[in-house]
Amino acid sequence: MAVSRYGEPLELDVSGRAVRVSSPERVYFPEAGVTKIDLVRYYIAVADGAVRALRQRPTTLERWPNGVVEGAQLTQRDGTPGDAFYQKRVPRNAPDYVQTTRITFPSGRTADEICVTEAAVVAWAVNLGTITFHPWPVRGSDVDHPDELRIDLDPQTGTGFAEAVAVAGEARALLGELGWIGWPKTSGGRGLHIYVRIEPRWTFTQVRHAAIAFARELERRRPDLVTTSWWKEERGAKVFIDYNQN
DNA sequence: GGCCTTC
DNA sequence: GAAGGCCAACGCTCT
DNA sequence: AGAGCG
Ligand SMILES: [Mn+2]
Ligand SMILES: [Mn+2]
Repeated sequence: MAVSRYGEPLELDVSGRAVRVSSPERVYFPEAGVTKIDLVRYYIAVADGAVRALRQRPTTLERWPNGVVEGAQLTQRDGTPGDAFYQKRVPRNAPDYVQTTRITFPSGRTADEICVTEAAVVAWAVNLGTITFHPWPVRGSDVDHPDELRIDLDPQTGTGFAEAVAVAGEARALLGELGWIGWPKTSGGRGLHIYVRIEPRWTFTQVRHAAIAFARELERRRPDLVTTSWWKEERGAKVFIDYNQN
């Protein structure tokens, strides 16, 4: 009876790829009454945008295969087991349309990471319980040189989307002074990302340094609105610019 | 969630 | 067929 | 090195 409780597996046609969905009736978001198949169909509905954000980027999966239910938590950094986890390496036996890219970490370790190329890859990952995709700021063709500088605006307690938008306005002014173009998108429940397309010409370290400088300048201009303090305790009710995202 | 082993 | 075990991330920052 | 953070 283990299978029928969550429904029999389905097979969806996603742009010509057959994608299996197990436990389609399993409730992933109890409060909203959203099931796993609902989530898969949602991601297929927004696949154009999702694939545009992920295309050819090595991508870490954030998987919640038991759903985002009361009490569920991510596996802790210290190894305390949880219900959810990040996954960098492509699982064995992934379908042949799932491309991978070999990443070398600063430590020298390597990983074959999922490289999203089409909607079916998104649907396949969601079937694994993926709720959130975390793309690297690089493309598979050059994994050592970011093609994107990211300005990550994280509203802290006491602030929200409106404050993030206000900081984005400040960022826009500074971007304009530099002759750069920023592309905003929502991120998480109330945050924003601003992506700046760059030539894949600089190292991670160089891009991070640019992002830090940018963030510190915004903090200098609007200390009432912006913080770049790494320590939560020192941030206050401001928008944290997380330069470490780069 | 998927795979493997064991009962 | 059912049930249980195991696996599924990484690095940077600051003191 | 160890704790704190994404
Ligand atoms: Mn963020
Ligand atoms: Mn962040």
